[in-house]
Amino acid sequence: MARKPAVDPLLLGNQICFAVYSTAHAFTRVYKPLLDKLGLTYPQYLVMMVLWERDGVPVKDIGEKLFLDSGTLTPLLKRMEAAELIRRTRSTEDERQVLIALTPKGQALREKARVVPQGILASSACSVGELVAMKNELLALRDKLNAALGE
Amino acid sequence: MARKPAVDPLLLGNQICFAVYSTAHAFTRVYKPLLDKLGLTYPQYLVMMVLWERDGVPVKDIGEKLFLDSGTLTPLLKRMEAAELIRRTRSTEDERQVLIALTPKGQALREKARVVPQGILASSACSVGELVAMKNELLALRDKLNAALGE
DNA sequence: CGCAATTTAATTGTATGCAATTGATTAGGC
DNA sequence: GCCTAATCAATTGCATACAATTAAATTGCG
Repeated sequence: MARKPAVDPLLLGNQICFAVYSTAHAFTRVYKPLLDKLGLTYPQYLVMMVLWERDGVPVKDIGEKLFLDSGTLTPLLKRMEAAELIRRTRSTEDERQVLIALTPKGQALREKARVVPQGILASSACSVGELVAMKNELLALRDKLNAALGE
Repeated sequence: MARKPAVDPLLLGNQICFAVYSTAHAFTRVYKPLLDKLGLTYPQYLVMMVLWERDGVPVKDIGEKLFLDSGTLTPLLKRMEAAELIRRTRSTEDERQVLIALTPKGQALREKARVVPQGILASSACSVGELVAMKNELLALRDKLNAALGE
């Protein structure tokens, strides 16, 4: 009885992680020309989406939503403040917190950003249904990976 | 007739790219303790996998397989050379190329690396079949995104 | 109340990533 | 064969990421 040859798990082409990793980079490259028009990097765009959804939140909340820590966010937010997209102010209620709020310029950028998702969808050459299904599978995987970290 | 409310494409939770992006980071965190034992970072582990599959390749080939350019690879490979995992030598046939070859230490590391994929599989809490299916969908998406860049 | 433990940002140091440029080498057209 | 164009790695500059530490503020427990 011939057995199927075992697939070498150390081959690059067999690794789910590399598939995720290289797809993330491909997305970054596709986003770049679209975000250049807005003057944003991709992580900055993520911060803007958090703020467009809910304005005036502490750094910690942004970090939890994006899975980033203050070591990444502090300098990133300072650059966004220098670009006059956001304001950083110490909370008066809890002076440990720094609240991030959109400037009028930051709010206005939302309108210019509306075309971005369409551009991405076009480049993906996928149906919305396929993308939604893949997105949900990925989020489930991500949450299982993060859950495994806490053990 | 009530219409289904349009899903806002600017919401973080609706974006396939953020799902990919945050899953990539989750993988990095899961890999970290496993790769620390090998003295590798995740990108360095990717380079090792390329070399374990085919030794003595030019920097360009590694870059094409990993979608990384010399700006990333040159310093990364220098660190790996300092760690005595690889050697960097100018090709005599084409002196523009630098060939990357494993040292005995780099070759030996492959044995220690065999346990890594199992650890990842365990943390993913998924079946191999699910992961393979997701991997193939991601690679197809990645290739379509990269194809869209060339237009 | 008093003080130790916790929380929150900021800081420091190391390692990617990538755009743009440079320098050396090779290939190709005529 | 010559000279321009293309190729390849290295370099420079900027922007993430993250571990580890620090500093300030708050919580909570006795």
